[in-house]
Amino acid sequence: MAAFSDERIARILKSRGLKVTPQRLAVAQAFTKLNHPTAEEIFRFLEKEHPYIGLATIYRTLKLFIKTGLVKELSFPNIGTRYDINLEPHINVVCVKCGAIEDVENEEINKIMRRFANDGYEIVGCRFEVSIYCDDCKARRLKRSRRR
Amino acid sequence: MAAFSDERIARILKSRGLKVTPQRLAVAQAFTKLNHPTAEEIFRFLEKEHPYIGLATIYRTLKLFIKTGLVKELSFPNIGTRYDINLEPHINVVCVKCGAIEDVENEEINKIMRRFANDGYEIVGCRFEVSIYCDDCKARRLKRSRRR
DNA sequence: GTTGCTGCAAATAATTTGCACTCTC
DNA sequence: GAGAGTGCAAATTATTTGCAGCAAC
Repeated sequence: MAAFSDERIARILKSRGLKVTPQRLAVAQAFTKLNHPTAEEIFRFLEKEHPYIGLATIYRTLKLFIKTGLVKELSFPNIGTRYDINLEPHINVVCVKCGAIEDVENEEINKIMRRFANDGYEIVGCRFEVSIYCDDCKARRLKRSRRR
Repeated sequence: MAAFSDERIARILKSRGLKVTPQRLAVAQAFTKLNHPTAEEIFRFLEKEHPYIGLATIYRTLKLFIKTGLVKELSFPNIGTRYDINLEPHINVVCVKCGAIEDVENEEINKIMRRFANDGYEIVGCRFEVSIYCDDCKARRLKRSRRR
């Protein structure tokens, strides 16, 4: 998984005149361990080592990271809002049941983005996603239907 | 724009043992006039001719339509949750400023979906999206920056 | 006639904001 | 030391739910 080093985050924040705080570094570090987490997941993850961080700060920091171009926000029905540090165009394979997300590289996606850029669009971001039932949830569903 | 005839909606609802109500037909009809609307937009649109419909019913009907496979739900940061009647794989070109959404057909997308199907995924849905500033918002932004 | 459907209002969930205090620069 | 950043609690927004009455089949 891609990761944020404290040095990199500090450099980026400073270069924008923003302050480097333990909270901001902690949120960045959370992405090293968590996969497409929700704000709540980051909060619970950081509670252990940084019990002082408030949920509001997590939200504020995430908004800041989005504006700074460090993460991107993915809103979903049912499984909430997730944050992604993979900014390269890629496909999110999302299990609609459990919310597990897997990143898949894809050459077609790159082709599409190149075409849009050539067409003169002012591109701000992109999101490509295929919703599925993951193997685990498929198995669980099968078991449940047998039980009836 | 694709549309829902009363007959088609009635047929689908009946075939699933669901009741055909004026509210459900009205929500379906709203999609004939509105482009990727929010629940609120549908509500305000229907107020004129169907002042009796409650917002809760709009939400319930939309959830029902999603389950029935008539529409799909697209959650966005900033511009809220939109509902789309175009279920074919396509690209949503979304203005991050004003929320205008344009559908674009794309052959690469079809290729991607075929590949996933061949790979044995149990596909539930998909979503492909390029975020941009639309021409109107670009122009407005330019004017504002000149004003400074 | 029986249920499912609806409207309304209240409940819930997710996110944002105001404010006093704290820490980075 | 100044001002940005934070924690907490309250506010806001979007959506869901309980319940009594109404309407589709």
